[in-house]
Amino acid sequence: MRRFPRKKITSVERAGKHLLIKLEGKLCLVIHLGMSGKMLLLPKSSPPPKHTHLVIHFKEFAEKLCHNDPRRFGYIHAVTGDGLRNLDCLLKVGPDATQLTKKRFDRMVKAKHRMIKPLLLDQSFIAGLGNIYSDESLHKAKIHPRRLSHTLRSSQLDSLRLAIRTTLRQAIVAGGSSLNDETYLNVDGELGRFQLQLRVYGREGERCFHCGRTIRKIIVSSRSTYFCPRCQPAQKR
DNA sequence: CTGCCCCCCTGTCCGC
DNA sequence: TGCGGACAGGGGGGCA
Repeated sequence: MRRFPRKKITSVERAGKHLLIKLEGKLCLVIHLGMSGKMLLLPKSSPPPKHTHLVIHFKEFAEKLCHNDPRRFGYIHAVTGDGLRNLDCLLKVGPDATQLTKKRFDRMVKAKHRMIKPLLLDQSFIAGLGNIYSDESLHKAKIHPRRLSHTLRSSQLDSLRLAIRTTLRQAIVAGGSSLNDETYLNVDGELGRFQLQLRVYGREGERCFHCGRTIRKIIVSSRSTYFCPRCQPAQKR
């Protein structure tokens, strides 16, 4: 990793699942946390934890910011000048999941002939949704994860769009989802609380809070997928 | 275009 | 107590 000494951070932004730390002089760090990545503020004096790949030192704070990622599925790009606008991983970022308009979402989804869950996970289609929040959104909207996108009615698409927005908003308020292995921690090293509100994700064999039916787990496009067979029935054919 | 399979990597958990 | 296998919040690539 190159060194960018004595640069002031001018802004911190987000593009889908990418974190953008912009520095003076058209420098930018583009960070993706992958599955196990964390950004942790730690005391200057403490040794960086195992699997720390980048440390940002601050002149005026008592902490340093450590990027930690045991599985190394994440990455960091350091770009200069026009590099940011040409960065391949950013060019592929679709419209943000929290900013979807009814008109556009309808048009986008109906134009595809794909199962809805993998479509929601496709970051070039919609940016920001991962496995947990896709399942939660589909349950909230009462849509089966294998439902084909072009067969969804407009009313269902509106339910889904709002379910996505609500799910993400609630998850953010709750500080994110820290599952059993506590891989997710916020920048202060604290656990999230949204795992306590999950309605389907990770609840195989437990009862649906809405109808009481047993939550099932299936594999959809090689991702674990949780849903309620009664609330989210498969499409009749 | 879409789905399916494999890969990347480390840590944890479960059954034997 | 050890050991092998399955699995995990993501994403990319090859192939049918």
